[in-house]
Amino acid sequence: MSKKEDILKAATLLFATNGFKETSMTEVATMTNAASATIFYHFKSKEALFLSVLNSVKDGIIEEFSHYFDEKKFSTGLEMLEGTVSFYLYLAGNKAEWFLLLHRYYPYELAKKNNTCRQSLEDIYNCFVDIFEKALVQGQADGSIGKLSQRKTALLILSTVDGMVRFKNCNLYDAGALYNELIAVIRRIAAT
Amino acid sequence: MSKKEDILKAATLLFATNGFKETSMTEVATMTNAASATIFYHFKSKEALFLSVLNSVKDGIIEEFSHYFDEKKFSTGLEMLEGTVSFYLYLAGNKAEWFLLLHRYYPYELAKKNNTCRQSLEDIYNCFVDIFEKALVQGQADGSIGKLSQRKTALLILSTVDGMVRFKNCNLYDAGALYNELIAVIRRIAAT
DNA sequence: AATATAACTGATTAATCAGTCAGTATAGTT
DNA sequence: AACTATACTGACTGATTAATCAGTTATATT
Repeated sequence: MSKKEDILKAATLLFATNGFKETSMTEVATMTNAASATIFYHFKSKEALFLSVLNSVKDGIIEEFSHYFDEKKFSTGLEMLEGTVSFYLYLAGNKAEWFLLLHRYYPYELAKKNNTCRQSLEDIYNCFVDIFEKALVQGQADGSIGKLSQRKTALLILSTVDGMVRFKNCNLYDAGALYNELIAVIRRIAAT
Repeated sequence: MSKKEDILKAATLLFATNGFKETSMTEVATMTNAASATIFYHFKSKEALFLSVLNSVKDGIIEEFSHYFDEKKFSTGLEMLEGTVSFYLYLAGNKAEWFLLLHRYYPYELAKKNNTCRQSLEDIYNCFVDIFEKALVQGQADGSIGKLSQRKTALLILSTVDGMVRFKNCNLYDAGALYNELIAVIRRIAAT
């Protein structure tokens, strides 16, 4: 792995676990056994480093979901919906840094004044909502899911699942302990 | 209003809109027409100021919900559930600073090492979950809500509503535009 | 009016941090 | 070997920041 990739990885972890302002370029440098000037050689500013981090997280998320749906095939829309929820929770555990980063406020603040940031965030959330929506559309077509507003319900399901992950990341409640009830709620929402 | 209250109010707004690290004591001082040393006279440190802010937010939230349920009476648990959801959304708009503060990561980070902080957050979230739970219990008793795990479903409903508010605060999606679908989803979850 | 307590402030300090720059090491090409 | 481009670094700077403290002003109390 190149030094630049090293820096990106370390920065992802530090921005996710400590926050943007709370992470110093010196910390990133120390973690990668580099001089702090090296970071500025590869990334023109701290903000630019953050944008690269967010972009790589975006790529990672899209790739992970893409792989999952390449391998897995579902016979009904409801099955796909439940599978997506499960995979979302799995990913939130397996790639905790990504979701920690997305559950901080900084990215959304930066998005207000930076279009690259805005675009990365939109790509990420569209990826999520699109998949939930697709499951709902398929489910309505095959009769496994009842009549409801597809896009908006997709958003609400994302809101529920993501809210649970946030609760877990904030040490408020354990997402795992709620898994069965979450699936039960999803089935009630999808009920015909 | 006393200067100390002035400072608390200004700090609430600044911590909520800009974050803890991103807010300087000088800013708080400027906003309240005081010298920065005055802030340190009333609050022994920046962290102590934050703890006071969080505690006052806790008091505010508990008082607001207490008032609402004093005035409003519900004939069924389902009505109470819908009323609570509506009031939560109303409050998130009317006291946006409170929810912005709670949607930042800093409070939960501080809670890891500070028990006062932990306690305030627990009080706030217990207040939310308790009310949703009470509505579910009542609804099951009066037959307006189906059989489900009360505490865990209460948590999931909070997760959905709070997730929506967070999406709005992050400028991702508009909570208002989802109101009708949210109520529809709540009814599906509560269905007998 | 005298005294005491609380509220407030200007000036300062020590530390931290993003970013710069002049220069060195490394690797690839001819 | 000479040349070039890329990768990397140590030393520095200017700005910002939380916190301190000695001292001043305002408010009550006697």
